[in-house]
Amino acid sequence: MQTKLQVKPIESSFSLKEHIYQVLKDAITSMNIYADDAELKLDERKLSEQLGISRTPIREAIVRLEQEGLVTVLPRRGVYITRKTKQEVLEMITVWAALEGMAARLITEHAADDKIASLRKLFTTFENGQVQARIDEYSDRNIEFHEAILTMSGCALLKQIADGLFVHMKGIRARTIGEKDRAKRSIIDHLYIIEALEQRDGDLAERRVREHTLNLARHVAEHVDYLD
Amino acid sequence: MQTKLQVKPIESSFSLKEHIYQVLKDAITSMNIYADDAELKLDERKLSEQLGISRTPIREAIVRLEQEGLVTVLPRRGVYITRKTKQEVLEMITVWAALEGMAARLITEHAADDKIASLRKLFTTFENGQVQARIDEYSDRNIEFHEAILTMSGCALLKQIADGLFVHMKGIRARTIGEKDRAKRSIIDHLYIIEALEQRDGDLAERRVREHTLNLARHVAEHVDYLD
DNA sequence: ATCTGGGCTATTGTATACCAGGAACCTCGC
DNA sequence: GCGAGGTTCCTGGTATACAATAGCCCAGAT
Repeated sequence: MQTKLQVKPIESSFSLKEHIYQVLKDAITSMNIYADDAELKLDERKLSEQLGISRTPIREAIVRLEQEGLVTVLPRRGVYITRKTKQEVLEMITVWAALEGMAARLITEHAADDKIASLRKLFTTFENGQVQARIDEYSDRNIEFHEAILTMSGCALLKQIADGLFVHMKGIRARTIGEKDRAKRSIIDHLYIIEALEQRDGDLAERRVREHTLNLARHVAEHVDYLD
Repeated sequence: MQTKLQVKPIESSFSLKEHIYQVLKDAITSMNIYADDAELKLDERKLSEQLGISRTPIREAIVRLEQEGLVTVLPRRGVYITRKTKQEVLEMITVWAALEGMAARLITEHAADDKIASLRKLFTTFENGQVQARIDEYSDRNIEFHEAILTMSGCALLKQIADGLFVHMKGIRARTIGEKDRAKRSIIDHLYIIEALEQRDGDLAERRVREHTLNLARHVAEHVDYLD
């Protein structure tokens, strides 16, 4: 039994502006903003009433979201969730390819063997071609894989910037993974990437990562049509 | 004489928060924040008095600066200009190398011949080894060169992110350019990069750009000692 | 019926007042 | 002299009031 008075689970750092920023960001990134009936307008006053707080912290959150490119503020007109154009999505994927390619190169130079080996474990349960059947689980592993590449690079900034791009692509990525035989091809690519890392071949690892990511770009360019 | 009434060049978009954001950003990036006697503290109230406006737009500007990593807000303690650690600077250069390398690759795939040729003009006046004598002018050309690479890639996002990194490195870059024979080596590297672009060799161009930038990283790692 | 002008409304931009937390300092007791 | 504890002040956080402007609607003239 507790003898001390443990009041707060000490959720300090409970600052309104931070909280609201997260809430809005989650709400925006998890909704399908490309649906025709999507509600893209944010109303400061309505939000302040719903959340029971004043406009000030909401405005600060909106400023941050605007800086990240998630919303656009039209002076005296309103705040709107920004739809990305296909061109912008393709550019994000291109930058992603550059970042993750560099991450792979860094891994071949610095990472420990056992860390690289651990990447294989992510896909051991899919060896028997059960990819399509468990597409959701594979999608999670897929994300984990790419996050692991960026983290193992040892360059926090690489991961930070890539994460900043990822929030814009969550919805799009979730749609494309199930199309065609992309999942099966994807898993093969991943194994080839791991091989290159194990061989400590920086050029090869970078190229394979880059091509794997640029394949996504090509797929989006050709098959995604709900973007402007 | 004009027969139409041409009134204002309409220089609207004069919003305080935007203006102040630029003013603060310029002030921060142009000062030497690594000097021992540097004044790193920002005071909202003092700024509002000096600028003759209220705290609100200043706070919004500060939120944006915080998001960019230029300042750090310590609740109830103050707003401070963030000094970058050497590790962080090295990471920024690493990311830069990835971005500009990808930009070079894209140029070999898409750019027009005459655009690539125009890069040579930047350095024609330094052919006779007058680099060291006109180091300031060379420094400008240097920046122009790298900006041109990013712009010519046709990927606006590459340039946008690189610019975001550059604001943190303005001061550091200005110091390193004059050291040792870096300027002379730099101009040679640039000419080799242009050659690779002209040959439309994506792999080679990317590698040369990457190595050129990572050389800066090595230089900073070894010779810059005013960073933490 | 259409065009024009003003004013009404909606929405963000800005200013100001108050709140709360933390750090420095000051006092008081030892 | 020195430290514990309280007090005060400085600073950002939040709330709210007011200003400014873009868009819309309607009345009145043509």
